[in-house]
Amino acid sequence: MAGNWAPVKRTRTFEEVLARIEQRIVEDGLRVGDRLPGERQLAEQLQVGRSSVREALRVLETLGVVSSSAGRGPDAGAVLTSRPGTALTDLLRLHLGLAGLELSEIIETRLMIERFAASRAAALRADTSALDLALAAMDAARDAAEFVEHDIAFHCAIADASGNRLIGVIMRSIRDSVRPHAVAAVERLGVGSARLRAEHQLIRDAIASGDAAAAATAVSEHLAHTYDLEL
Amino acid sequence: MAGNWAPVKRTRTFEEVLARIEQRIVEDGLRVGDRLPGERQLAEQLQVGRSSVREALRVLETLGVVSSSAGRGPDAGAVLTSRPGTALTDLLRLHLGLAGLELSEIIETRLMIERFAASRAAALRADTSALDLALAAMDAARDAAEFVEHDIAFHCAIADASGNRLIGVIMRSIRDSVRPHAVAAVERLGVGSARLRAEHQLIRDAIASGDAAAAATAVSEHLAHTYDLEL
DNA sequence: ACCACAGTATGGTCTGACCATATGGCAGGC
DNA sequence: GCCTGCCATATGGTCAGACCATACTGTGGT
Repeated sequence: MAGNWAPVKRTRTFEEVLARIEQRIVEDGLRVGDRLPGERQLAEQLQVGRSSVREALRVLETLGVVSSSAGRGPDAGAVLTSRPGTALTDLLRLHLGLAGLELSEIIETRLMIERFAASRAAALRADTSALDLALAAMDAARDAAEFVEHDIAFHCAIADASGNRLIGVIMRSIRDSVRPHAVAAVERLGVGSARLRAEHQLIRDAIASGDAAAAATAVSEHLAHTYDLEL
Repeated sequence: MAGNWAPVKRTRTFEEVLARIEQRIVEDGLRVGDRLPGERQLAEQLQVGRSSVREALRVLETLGVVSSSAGRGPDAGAVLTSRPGTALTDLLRLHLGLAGLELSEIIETRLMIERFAASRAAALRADTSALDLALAAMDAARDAAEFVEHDIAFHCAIADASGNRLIGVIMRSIRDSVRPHAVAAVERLGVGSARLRAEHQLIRDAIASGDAAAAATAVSEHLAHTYDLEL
């Protein structure tokens, strides 16, 4: 008996295709908006079946790297895009549904992100017009679902104001994946809740005044109240 | 001319299959380790072609929800898993390579996460044996690649010690996706860098002593030094 | 100029076949 | 009785070809 043998790597065809496409994207310096060769052409070039090419493209589409559409124009076919958000949303939703993750872990992660984002936004003296718009829309909302729409916009605007796009992407995905829980929370508190309104205003004012510590504190208290958890 | 028409939603067959499979998983209360029907059986039940079923399963596999393997046993076929990490790693790597995200944004996000995780680990008085093991392995490393392996283990152990699995998943994915940059940074600083060693020890000791503030500070200084950025 | 229609390139889907792999079970030898 | 080796079978992996739906492109008629 010799030593440990490395397990035989069985590489599926579509994985090889995936690597070749990725390699080609990097080598050719393709950018968002550029178009990949057609499925039939790729299959012929790589000497594989069209279905293998399709599965590779499906993976890239799932990861938000390409977007496919039929037709004939220059925008048809597989076009390079950059939509990490949709993939991340599906990722969280599925792994939340399959009991792999607890809701409390996602909420805690959101708290971490939003404290950071609010602090950074305050430190940067970020523009608060997007926040004010969302606040006004929340005031006008007639039901919980509509309220939550603008609540998500409010909190994502804070994440965007951090100046870090990855933070914004993660925040949007988290909010989209826990949307039903947010609606339930708002229905429990009441759509016109004065306390909710005051907490949002407090966060907005802290950012506008450039007080990073106050912004972080306001976010913590808002989330603790909304989801009924201790810090 | 009437008002705005909602665009016709062209739902591709495999997306419908995807929804049905997800619905079935939830309704049947399937858990990790359970097996889905075979591709041919699913195709017949849903009255679609096998290729549509395959594309749906490919999406689920990409998102780390199922794992497919051939053969005949009870573990063959599409089995439910929970590996959000691989999907997240691919997601970050591709969107980093395709110029959608800047490295600095990922590093900043890592700083946010690791400050949080170290603080929480210290507050929880987490066990530091995994950290000590990684430290010893780093001391014994002979080259930068080997060093980075254990460096990743060290920092992921901190994330795990936060008690939040999502934090651990995100940390692993970030570290895996920026591994080449970490190797370059270690080569620049030197594998046997005393300063690197001291910074790691400082983080470990702060967590062991339960000093959350000191742990966060130590993490910040470590990352600022490693990646040569200002806080 | 403009418009209508045929041509065509493209993704989306289905079918059937075959290959590769891994298990289950049976037959034969010890 | 037990082990060994081979065959049957179930499953994913791949390919080829066909057809459909879609959306642009060019052409010819008005």
